[in-house]
Amino acid sequence: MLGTDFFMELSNRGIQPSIQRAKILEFLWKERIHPTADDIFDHLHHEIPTLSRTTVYNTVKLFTEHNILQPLVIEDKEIRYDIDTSLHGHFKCESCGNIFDFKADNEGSAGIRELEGFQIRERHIYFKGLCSSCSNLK
Amino acid sequence: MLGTDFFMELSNRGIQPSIQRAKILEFLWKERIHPTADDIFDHLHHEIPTLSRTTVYNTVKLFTEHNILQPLVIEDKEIRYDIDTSLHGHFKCESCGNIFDFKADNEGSAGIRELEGFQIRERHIYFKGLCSSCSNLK
DNA sequence: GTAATTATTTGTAATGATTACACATTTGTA
DNA sequence: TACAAATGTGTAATCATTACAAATAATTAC
Repeated sequence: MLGTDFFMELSNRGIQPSIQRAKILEFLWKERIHPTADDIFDHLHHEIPTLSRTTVYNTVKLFTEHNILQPLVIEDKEIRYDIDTSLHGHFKCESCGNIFDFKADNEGSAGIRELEGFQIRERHIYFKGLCSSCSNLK
Repeated sequence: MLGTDFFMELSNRGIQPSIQRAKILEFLWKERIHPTADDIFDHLHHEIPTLSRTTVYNTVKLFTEHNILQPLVIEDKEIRYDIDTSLHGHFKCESCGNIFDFKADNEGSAGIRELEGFQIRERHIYFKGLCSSCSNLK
């Protein structure tokens, strides 16, 4: 997905393109900040003054169904969206609120005795604490 | 914490005991079902007809501050509470909704290059999918 | 190319778990 | 027993998300 043809990219993924969808995809792709639906709205409604919050919610739902996005539930009352759908961990800094990705050695399902016979569909790993910048400020 | 003296147990943990607090602790201790605040309320308001939802919310907050409970954020719109505050994983079955504990080999903070200099305060691991019972029903 | 059909977007209203708050009740203490 | 502090209660507010119906845009059939 290089360049700026997010329209094309949507088509390729079997999604009917629209300006709203392309802009939302572009934002997610370029700024990899695990935004909430509201973050997306706040950022784009200058560019698309008619944009509706509902459209953002509809779109992230659509993208999630097409596996373009992975919803992150770390805090109650905010769903964040990660355009990297691969398995990795997330660290949320309790001070600055930023989210950092980290490689999670996926021990996988194998070896977990309690989950024998279970079908695992999603794996989530998240840590909380202070990022290094915020640690140093203390 | 054996027997039924949850009053005593609260005192030992530096919490002023009350009937409400003792009953909530008892419920959490005996039924290890990772309930929501509402689950706790639903179960106890027969026994304590005057029980208020707010009391349940206040109490789980208090218990959390005293490290008696660990809040689990797995789905948006529901905070569940686990009386086992040790590090372990949670599996939520998407069919029956039950939550299962599993041992999570804590690779710990060590070895995660991206988190060097970070202060990790909480680790959460949760999976979703179908438990073995629900898998077999298909 | 135009009309008809379908998909997408929009704005407002509803939802529902959690929190705020003010008042009532209970408990501990002098 | 009386007073002060802590705890519990019920109602109202909050706020992210969802439901829904009307408006707009895009696609298809002719």
